[in-house]
Amino acid sequence: MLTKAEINKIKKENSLYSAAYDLFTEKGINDTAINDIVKRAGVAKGTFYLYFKDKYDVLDKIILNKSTKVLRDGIKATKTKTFENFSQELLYFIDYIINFFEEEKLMLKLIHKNLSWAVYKKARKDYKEIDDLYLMFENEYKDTDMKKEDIEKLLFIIVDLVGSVSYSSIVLNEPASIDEMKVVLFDTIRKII
Amino acid sequence: MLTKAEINKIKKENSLYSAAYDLFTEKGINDTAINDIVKRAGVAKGTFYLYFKDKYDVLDKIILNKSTKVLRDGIKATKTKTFENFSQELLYFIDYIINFFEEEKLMLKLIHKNLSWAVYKKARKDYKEIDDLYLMFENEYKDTDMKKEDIEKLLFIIVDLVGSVSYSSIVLNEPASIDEMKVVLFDTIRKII
Amino acid sequence: MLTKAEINKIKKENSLYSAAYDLFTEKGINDTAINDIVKRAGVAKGTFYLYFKDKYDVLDKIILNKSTKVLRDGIKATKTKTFENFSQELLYFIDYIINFFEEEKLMLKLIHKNLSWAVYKKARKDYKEIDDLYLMFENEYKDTDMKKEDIEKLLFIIVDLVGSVSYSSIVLNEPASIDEMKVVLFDTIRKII
Amino acid sequence: MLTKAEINKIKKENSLYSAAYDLFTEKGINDTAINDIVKRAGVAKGTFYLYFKDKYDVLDKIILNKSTKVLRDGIKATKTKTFENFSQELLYFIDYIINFFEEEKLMLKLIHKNLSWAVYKKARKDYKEIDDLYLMFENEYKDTDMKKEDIEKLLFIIVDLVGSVSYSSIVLNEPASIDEMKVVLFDTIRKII
DNA sequence: TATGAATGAGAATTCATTCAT
DNA sequence: GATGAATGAATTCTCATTCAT
Repeated sequence: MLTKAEINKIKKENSLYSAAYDLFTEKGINDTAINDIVKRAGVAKGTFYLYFKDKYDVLDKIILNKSTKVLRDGIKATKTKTFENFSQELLYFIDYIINFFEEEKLMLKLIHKNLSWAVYKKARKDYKEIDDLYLMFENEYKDTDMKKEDIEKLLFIIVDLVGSVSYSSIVLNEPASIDEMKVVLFDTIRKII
Repeated sequence: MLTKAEINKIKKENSLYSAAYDLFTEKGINDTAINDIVKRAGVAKGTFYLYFKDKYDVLDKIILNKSTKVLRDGIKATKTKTFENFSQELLYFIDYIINFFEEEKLMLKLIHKNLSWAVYKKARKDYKEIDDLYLMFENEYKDTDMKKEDIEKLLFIIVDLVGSVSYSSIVLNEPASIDEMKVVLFDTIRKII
Repeated sequence: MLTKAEINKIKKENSLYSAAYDLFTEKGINDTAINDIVKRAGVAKGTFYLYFKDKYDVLDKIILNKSTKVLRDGIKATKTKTFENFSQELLYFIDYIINFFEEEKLMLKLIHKNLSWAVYKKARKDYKEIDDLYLMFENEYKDTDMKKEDIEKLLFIIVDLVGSVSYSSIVLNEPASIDEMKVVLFDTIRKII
Repeated sequence: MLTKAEINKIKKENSLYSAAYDLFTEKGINDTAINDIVKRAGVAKGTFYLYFKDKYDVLDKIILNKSTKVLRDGIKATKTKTFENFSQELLYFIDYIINFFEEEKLMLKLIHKNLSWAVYKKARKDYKEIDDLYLMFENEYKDTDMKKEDIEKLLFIIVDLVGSVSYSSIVLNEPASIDEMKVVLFDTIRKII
């Protein structure tokens, strides 16, 4: 059981997280000062440094948390459905992620510029269901002459492509809206896999 | 003919450009101060403001210059060769760009994080050969039932994919070296076009 | 007999003392925070204030303890030997102290900058053998026309001189190594007494 | 000729120097903040960093300036007098220095704790008259069998002794007032040289 | 006694921008 | 056009001290 003090500690940390997240998405990372974060969190300045090394430390942790959550939610949603084939299943999953980011434009903006393959790897290590997604993908190619490493590279390319195109179209509306881009993007992915 | 004063003016502007470029790539944009730039350029602080609005003003201009130059060089090199088909030609061009960035890792780092489709559009408007590249691509699909806008979207997807994968593999070495990634990347592009 | 609680109390105090001493000598007084001390001592922050007023309170106590110990050790070692005359005895004692500080360079650094005659006086009041050293020195001059107060001043001058020269040569290696300085220093002292 | 701007620049630097000196002697180094210095100097905070790296940078420069000045003044005053022998001359010089510090107790306090042989060496290199003092001292021993290095060591010992005793008696009044200590100190120096 | 989370004043440092020369 | 000293608001980070548990 948690003591009152422990509960309070967790509360403070959480309010720092969400204050930082809100400010990063609202004003951008460069324009957010530690001062802004603690003020919004309703916490003393020193408290920030009890939990984080600096601004980029919170950022890294937020990126990891948020992107892991999105992946897990997408996987969960996909698992509740049944599909005729793998292609359909993968596209459903991608569609889920894109729809999510359409709703959470600012999160996409924040995450994308700071995401790296290392984050995915960590997420895969920490959460069984994320690893399962990868294994499923790998399984799909087991009867081809594709090497294991190349399968991973292909997955990376798809992930990168979806991320990149989503970012441009959702955040910048370039070269077209995400709904218009989706048609071509899905078509492209179908060709790739 | 240029007067001595005019030549001096251009010299100053150029040294500001190259000082800024060097520092942005060496230390990153955030960690480069106007002070650093003028010091390296051997110019007074006030002089900076005679030529640029602020740090991001130089940055934008550098991005535009450098990326336009890369594109034009790639196109020029491609034009001197002959190819059996369009696929081969496009891949030669992409290969040229990737090889260039392998040599200029820091430039890739700088450009990628700050590039947008708007830059390509501007480059296409300003330089005939860049527009020609696009028209050639468009021409390739004229006999299919693909709409004109979708062709542009496809090109965007390819550009984005190449940029994204190059950045990860060249700058971060993730998920593999660019030489390893190239095999899968080129294979993917062949499937797409 | 001490209860477990009392033993634990003494243990905590001691670990605070030695943590503070280590840090003061390693990083200097200015750069040592209470936080550093309690962390190294393996004790909670609040505990520090149960035993000491502040950083300088520990420092004062450490200075007194360490310098008293050095004096007493030197006296003890000198007492086990026999000497032809007082001059030889005094120089043996001084040599002992210098050798000790050569081994404990950092302690010398810490003590010297913070030592005052007041500390010697306190040590003389608290420990009979230290007082004896003074009396022996005084006794040496009883047949001269030197006034009692002047004898004390002379002793002070010698102590100050030895401390000052040891500090420069051992800690700063200026103007020469302690081994080189010793020759001139001992010669000087012989002339003084 | 100096322009108005250059005169102003020197004025600012000087007001920073004297503000720092005043505060260091009044409140001590630890208790003086950069903020205090610039406020008293009537200058913006940033201006401090135009001239000094940090608090200890000003301190070092003050120490060097002030102690060089004292030495030069003492030498100048000594040169205007004639003496029967070297011993008298040296003691006159030492007396001058001690009297000066009696008037400038706080300067002594500041200088002493932060002075090192390195400062004397630098002063000797920069000012002919200070070097002359040393040469005169050396000359005094040219007919003895004393080695050149040992003469320097002897001088060091005297300097150190005078500095150390002055500090204790003037600043701390320990073990007696400077007037009382002088008798024994001068007697001691006469024995040494 | 002992703990350690929380505080918030305060210290150091940076830096874009101005402006008199 | 060019200079570079001066500014001071803004920002980061530290740390002694308190106090509820």
